[in-house]
Amino acid sequence: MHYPFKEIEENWQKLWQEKAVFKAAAEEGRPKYYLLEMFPYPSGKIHMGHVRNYTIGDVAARFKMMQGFLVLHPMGFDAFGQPAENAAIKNKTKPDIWTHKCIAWMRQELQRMGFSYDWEREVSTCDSDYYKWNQWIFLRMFERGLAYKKASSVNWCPACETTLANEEVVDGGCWRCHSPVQQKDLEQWYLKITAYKDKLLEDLGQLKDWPERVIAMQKNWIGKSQGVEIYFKEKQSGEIIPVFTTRQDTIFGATYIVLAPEHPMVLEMIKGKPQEKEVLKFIAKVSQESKVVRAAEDVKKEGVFSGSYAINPVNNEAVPIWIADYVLMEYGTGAIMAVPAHDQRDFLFAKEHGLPMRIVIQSQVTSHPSTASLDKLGTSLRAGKSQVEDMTEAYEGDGIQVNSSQFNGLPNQEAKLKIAQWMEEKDIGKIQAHWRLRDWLISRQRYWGTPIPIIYCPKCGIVAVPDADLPVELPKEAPFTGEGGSPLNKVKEFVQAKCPKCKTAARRETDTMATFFDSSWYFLRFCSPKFSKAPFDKLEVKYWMPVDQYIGGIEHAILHLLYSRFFNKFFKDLGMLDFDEPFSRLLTQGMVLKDGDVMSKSRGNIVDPDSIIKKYGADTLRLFILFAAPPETELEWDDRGIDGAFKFLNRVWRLIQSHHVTTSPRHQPQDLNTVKKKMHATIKEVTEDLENFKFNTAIASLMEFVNTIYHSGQDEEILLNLIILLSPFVPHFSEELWQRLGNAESIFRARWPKYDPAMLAEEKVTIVIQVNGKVRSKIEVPADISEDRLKGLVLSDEKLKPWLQNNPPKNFILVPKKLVNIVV
RNA sequence: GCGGAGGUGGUGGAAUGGCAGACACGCAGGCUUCAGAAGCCUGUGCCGCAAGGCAUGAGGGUUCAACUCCCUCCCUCCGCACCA
Repeated sequence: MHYPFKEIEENWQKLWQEKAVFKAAAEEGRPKYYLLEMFPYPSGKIHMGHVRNYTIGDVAARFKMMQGFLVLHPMGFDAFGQPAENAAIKNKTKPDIWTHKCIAWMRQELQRMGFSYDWEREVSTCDSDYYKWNQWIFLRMFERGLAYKKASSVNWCPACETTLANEEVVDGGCWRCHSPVQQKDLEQWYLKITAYKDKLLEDLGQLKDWPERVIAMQKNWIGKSQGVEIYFKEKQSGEIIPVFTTRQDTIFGATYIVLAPEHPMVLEMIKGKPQEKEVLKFIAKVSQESKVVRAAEDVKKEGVFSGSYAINPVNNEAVPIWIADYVLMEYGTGAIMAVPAHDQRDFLFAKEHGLPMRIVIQSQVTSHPSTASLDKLGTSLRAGKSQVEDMTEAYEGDGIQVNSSQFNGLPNQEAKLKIAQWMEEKDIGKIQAHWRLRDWLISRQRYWGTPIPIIYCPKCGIVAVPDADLPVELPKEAPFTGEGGSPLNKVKEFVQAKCPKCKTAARRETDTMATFFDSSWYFLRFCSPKFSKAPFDKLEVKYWMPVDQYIGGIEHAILHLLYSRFFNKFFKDLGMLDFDEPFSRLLTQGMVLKDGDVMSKSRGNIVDPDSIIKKYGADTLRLFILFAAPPETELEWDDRGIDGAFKFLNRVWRLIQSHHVTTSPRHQPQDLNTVKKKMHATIKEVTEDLENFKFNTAIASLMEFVNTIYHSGQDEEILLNLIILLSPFVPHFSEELWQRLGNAESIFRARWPKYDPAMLAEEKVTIVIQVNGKVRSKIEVPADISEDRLKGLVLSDEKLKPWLQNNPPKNFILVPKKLVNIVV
C-alpha cells in the first residue's frame, strides 16, 4: 500500500489557498526575497519544462520563507501572441476566449503541483489592466524619441503575415513557424535600444551572480568592436568613401574595395562608364534576393567591377572598386576594404575574380596549418616576388607586419594601435567603435497584441493618444480568416478615429506590439498588480525589487533578458526606480530530455505531467525531477527513476507512522546520540545545498539520514527536523506528517532548523594510510591525537609491513584527521 | 570560425588537490508470500581463484598525492555569425 497522496495533496492545496499561506505583503524591517520564474505562454497544458522550472523556484521560495524572509513568489501569463490567433482560425473561436480558457486550465495544473504562488497577484498581459501600461510606457518612449517609425526593408514571414525582428529570424526562417523569410519594405515602429548600448554592456559587470555563459552571450550580442573608419577617395571625383574595419593592421594589404549594391555612391560612379549596363543589371538582380539568400554560406559570392578606382590613403595606391552582394548596406558603412590574404571571404572572392593579393601579416606559428604556404610566401615576399598562387586559404591569425611601410617588423596587435593613432593624426581615419546591437522592431501586423496608441491625422501627422484615453482597447470582434494581414485593419470602428489635437477624422494605428514588450516589465507589475495610477507603485517596487532570484530557460538568455534590462534602465531615467539591473541572480535550468532528445510533439516523446501526478502525486514528481540532475544541466527523463522517488516517500511515511526499525549485519543500530549527530550533519548539508541550488545532493543527504533512522530508531525532535528538511521538496507530504505529529500551524510557518557545530565534532576519526599514494590501510584514532603518537601508530601497523620492508620511509605526509602518505 | 558548457560504472549522477563511483535506478541472489505485488536483507566499476592490478575521452606535465591544476589533441551539446 502506498501513502494516500491524492487526498493529502488535494486537501493541502485547498487549505493553503483558504488560509492565504503564501500571501506576500510588504512589511518594513523584515528582509524580503523576490523569487521569480519566467511566466509561461498559456498554451493550455504544462509540460515537463514548466514543471522543472517552477519546482526549482518553489523549493527556493519555501526554503527562504522558512528562513524568515518575506517572500514574493508570483505567477502570471504571457498571454498575447500569435498561437491564439491561429487557434481562433482553426477552432472558429476568438483569441480572447481561447486564451482565457487556456489560462484557467493552466492555472489549475500549476495549482495541482502545489506551487507556493501568491495567486492574488496573478496578471495576464492580455487584460487591458495590464496592456494599458504597455501603451503608457510606449508613449513615454515616443515622447523621448525612443519609439520611432522607420521605413526599412524588414523580414517578412509569409505564413504568419508578419514582420520579424532580425533577432527572431532563425536559420533563415521564422522563429515560430520556420517558413523561409522574405524581404519587404514597410513603415515600422522601432524602440531605440541602441541608446542604452553602453549601459547595457557596462552594467553586465554588476551581474556577479549570473551564469558566465549568459553574460558572454549578451556581450556578444551587443557586440562592441573597436576599429577604424578609413577614408578612401574615389579617384575621379575625390569624393570620400568611408570604410570601417577592425583589422586596420592589414590596410597595406587592401587590394580592392567593395561597395554594397545599394550604396548611394554607386549610381553616380558608374554613369557613362562602359561597365554601367552590367552593373545596373547586377543591382537589379541582387535587389530580388533576400538578405537570407545573400547571407547563406554555400551561395557563391557574386560581384562586378564598377569601372572606378579608389585611393588607399596610407600609400596613395589606386585600387579597383567592386560591387558585390556579400557586402550589406546595413552593416558598417556599406563599404569594405578587401584584404584577400587575411580575410577568407575576400580571399574566395579574389580567387573567383582574379584579383591581386598581398601578404602583410606573416605567421610566426609553425604548427598552423596554413603556415607552410605562408612561410614560403613570406620568403618569396622578401625575395621580391609577388606571386601568391600557393595559398589555399586566407591567414586570419596574428603575426608580424611585412610589406607595411614604417610598420614592418611590429607584431600586428601592436601595429593595430599604432596604425589607428597614426591615421587619426594624419586625418585619414577615425578610431571608432562598431556595435552589433540594432534597434528593436516592435510592430506586428497582428490582432492579438497591445494596440500601439497612435493616430494618423491628415493634418497633424503622427499623434500620440492622450494618457486619459488609455487603454486603446482591442475590439472583441474581428474577422479571423488567416489571410490578408491584420484583422484589426478590417474593423472599421477601431480604425476610424478623431485626431486628439484637431478633431478631424483620422486613422488609428493597427499594428500591435511584439509580445516581448509585455514581458519586459511584468516583474515590476507583480510588485503592485492592481495599481491604477502608473505601471507600478514606486514604493512597492522600492521594497521588493530587484528580483533576488530569477529562474528560466537558457533560450531567453539574450532577447528577453536584454529587453528587460533595457526597460529597467529606461524607468530609471524616468525616475520611477533607482537601481540599474532588474535581476540580481539568475539561474538557467537545463532542458528535459527523453531518450536523449528534447521532449517535443514532433518527436512524439512527451511525458505528460498530468499522468504522472495521477499515478504518483505531485510530490513524487517534484522529488524525482529535483533528484535526477542538478538544475542547470539537462535532465534525462526516466520512468523507472520516478518509481524510486515514490518508494522513498512511502518509506518515510511508514517510518513516521510506525516508528519501524530494522537491523541487519550491515546496519547496526546506532545509539540516539549518534543519530542526533547525523541529524545535525544533515541539517548543515541540506541548508548549504539549498543555498547553492544543489537539490540533487540535498536529497541524497536526506536519503542517507532516513537510512540511518530506519535502522536505529528516533525521537520526536529527529522526526520533526526530518520533516522540515523535506518540506521544500515535497510540501504536501511534509505538511500532512507535520500536522499528524500534532502541529496546528502550517509547516511553512516553522523556522528552518539550525545545526549545532558542537554536535559535528567527532571524537574518533578514520585515517587513511597510503604508501606512495596508494591506500594500504586504515586506522581509527582519537580526533585529537598528537602527530607523534599517530606516526608511531601508523608505522607499527601490521598491514603496512609488506610495503615498508627494506624501504625506509623518505617522507611522511600528514593531512590532519584525514590521511597520511608514506613515501619510500 | 568565434563564444560557452561538457566527456566519470549497464543508467542518472557524487567527489574542486587527499579513500573515485556518495545517493538512487537497474540487475542478481535470498527472506516473506498459496502466488504475485509491496516490503526487507545481501551483492553489484573492470580483470583476477586469490594476493593484487587496472580504471574518470586520449596523450603528456606539475605534485608525496590529480576526475580536480597546466599543456597538446579528440569527441558531444548549446549559442552566434557575410558583424567588415
